[in-house]
Amino acid sequence: MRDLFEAEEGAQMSLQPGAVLLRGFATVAAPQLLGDLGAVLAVSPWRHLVTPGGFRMSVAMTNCGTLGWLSDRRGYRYDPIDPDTGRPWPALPASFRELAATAAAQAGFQGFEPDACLVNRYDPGARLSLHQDRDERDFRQPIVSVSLGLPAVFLFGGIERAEKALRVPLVHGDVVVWGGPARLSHHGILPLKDGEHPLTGHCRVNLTFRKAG
DNA sequence: AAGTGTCC
DNA sequence: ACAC
Repeated sequence: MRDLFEAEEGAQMSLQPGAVLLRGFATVAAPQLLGDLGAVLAVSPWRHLVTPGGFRMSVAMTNCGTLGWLSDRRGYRYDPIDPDTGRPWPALPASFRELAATAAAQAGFQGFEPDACLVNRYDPGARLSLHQDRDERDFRQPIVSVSLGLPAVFLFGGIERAEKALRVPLVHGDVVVWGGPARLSHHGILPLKDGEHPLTGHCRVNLTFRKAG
């Protein structure tokens, strides 16, 4: 298997059955995606959510689409209303929808029409511990994850949390798609190393597309 | 429990 | 790495 550190832009690599890394798939679209993200943030700004255990998440989040992912003391859920504004989440920008659908199709998942995009901002030191995306209604639909800005180490494990996770270096423009047998795989991000990226500055932005409803 | 603390 |  080709070493993930040396994968060429445009390469498509299997991480496990049902999970694929599309190296650099979003590089050309990145400036458009980040510009459209600015309009999303003008409506629903970054915020740090709290876990059911009462801990503040190190990753700053917002959402766009008809449903947004939330965490608070009551648990995890999707909600059509941004609790910080009392208004619906901003619509999915066309650039977001198109990128998600084409990446999913490239990975073998035709007809992906996401209704939710969770947007994560990782500042230096921010991380996301190993977890499953299991708050969606239909696990037949894949997850599409777009990396922008600073590089990060993506952890990709198995259905069972105890399985050893693969460490996948992700750079600006990379897209990871997982579904089918990998849909409930555990995944996470190691603490972000500081650096500077011409398009995002000292942070990494991740767009995670789901069909939640 | 999408985090934190502790131990090797 | 693992317990909580």
